[in-house]
Amino acid sequence: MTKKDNHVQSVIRALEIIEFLNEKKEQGVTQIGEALDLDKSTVHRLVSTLRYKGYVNQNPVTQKYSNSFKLFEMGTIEIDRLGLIRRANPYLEHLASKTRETVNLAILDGPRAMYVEKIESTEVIKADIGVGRSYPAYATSLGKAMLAYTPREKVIRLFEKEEFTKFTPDTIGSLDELLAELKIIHRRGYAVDDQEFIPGLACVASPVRMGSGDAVAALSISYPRYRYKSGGREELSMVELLLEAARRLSAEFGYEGGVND
Amino acid sequence: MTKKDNHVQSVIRALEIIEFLNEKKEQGVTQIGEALDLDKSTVHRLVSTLRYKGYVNQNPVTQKYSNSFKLFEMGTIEIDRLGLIRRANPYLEHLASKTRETVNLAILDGPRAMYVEKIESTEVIKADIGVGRSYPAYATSLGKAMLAYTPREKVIRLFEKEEFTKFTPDTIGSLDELLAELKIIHRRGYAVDDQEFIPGLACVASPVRMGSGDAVAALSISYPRYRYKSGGREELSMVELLLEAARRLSAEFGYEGGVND
DNA sequence: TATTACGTTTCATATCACGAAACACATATA
DNA sequence: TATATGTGTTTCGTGATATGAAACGTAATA
Repeated sequence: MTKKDNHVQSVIRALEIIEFLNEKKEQGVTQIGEALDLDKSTVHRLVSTLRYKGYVNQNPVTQKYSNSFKLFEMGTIEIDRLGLIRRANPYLEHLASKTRETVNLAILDGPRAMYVEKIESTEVIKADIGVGRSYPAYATSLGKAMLAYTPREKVIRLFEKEEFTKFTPDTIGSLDELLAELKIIHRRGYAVDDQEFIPGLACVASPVRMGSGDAVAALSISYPRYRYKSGGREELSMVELLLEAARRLSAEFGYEGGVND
Repeated sequence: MTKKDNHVQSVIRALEIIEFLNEKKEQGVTQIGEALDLDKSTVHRLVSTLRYKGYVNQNPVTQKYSNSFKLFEMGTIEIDRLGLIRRANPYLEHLASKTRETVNLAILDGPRAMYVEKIESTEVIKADIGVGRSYPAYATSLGKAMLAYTPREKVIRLFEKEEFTKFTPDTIGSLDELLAELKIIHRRGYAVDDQEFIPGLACVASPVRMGSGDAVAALSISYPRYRYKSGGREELSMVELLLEAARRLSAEFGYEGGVND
């Protein structure tokens, strides 16, 4: 399109149909065609190919199309690969029962932190971020924890073209600021998000590291800011629990060093 | 291929590459080409299209390709649609804490029961079936519970072409047998799987019903058979809890009738 | 240095995807 | 009841576009 890339037109169109169905739900070929500026017949041919491969279903009464659950099935297989969730679960359970707050597990997906598992707080007022969603790594404690244990050149490459959005007044606003913060996190062993992404929400996070020392994932505890004083005794004791869990889980992934590399 | 279907070749090939990467992990264009019987250059063109759309990543050092987490992201959006997991979670929590056994939530995906959420038992010996996996509905309590509240014609249509695999001696072996069992389940309000799928594993399941009376999902409790006597007092009291949870969750989905339609 | 293996790019060829138009079947409108 | 308008589907002639052999670039190996 923009350049002389030799991409396959029909494949791009097919994927755009899947993406369109993923945000709308049931859509007819005409509607899809209007949205993506394609002829009805072209849409029909592509959609019928997707149905043949099991990616979309056709509602027998409305004749409209929607995505199947194949994406979900394949997506979870992709995440399962490392056995991350399976191995992390005992630690998540432990943190959840000790702190009574929401605990999360995330991985790095390019410049974003993707939440792959959580256990919700039992409190009425609680943090709740959906599994499968991803957010800019620089704005979350999970993301910063992982970036702090990622080679500096890779961090620079990931963010040199990214915009830094100010979600709140305290959101990190530039690459330089991020790199400075990562140094602090690396020395300390955990990252803090004090209302940098969502007003009122605070988190602490620590990396899960593999043999090389780099992060494969991160664990976090998130809670409403008002419940604990920032840097207070209660918060620090949660950090203790978190560091211990992250340390033990890292050992399962072959990391043998200490917190300070 | 087999018929004179007008499916789009390049789209089929692209999807097969995604599926191939989904079961292997990192693969090079040559390997992919050998596996799918395509020329290197064709694979490269398709893979570069998939990368352009964000479905695959290229490892900068090995230059090999792997699937990104976009599938996971899209898959969870698909499942989130009904808000099923969000609404079901409190009931799952409640059942888990009362019974201390593994509790599951599944939906019907064609003729298969797909597990979309679970809470694991705290016992050392426990049932554990992975989220995102699906299994033949006739062989699981969750599947049977949903089928019992699905129009009979639809059940027949789903299974008339399916093979019935005998996973254990007690697995349902034919459509007639299945239809007879569904009648019993419908009258009773819950389904039982007594080692019909995995030797030593027992489950009870009850449907989550919507306004029409049909099932949208099902809840189950699963446990090692040896722990409770089949049909004994303990098992029946778990069934009581299960039925109550399913009844209340069904009410959230607009079902107002009783257990007997 | 030669060799091998890999991902990538090029390019002539014809296959294969394209979309206008016709079709079948609804449901709405006069 | 006849007509119009809306679906999804099928057909088919055209040429844009996906194809794969071969050449290329690069890196690791012998």
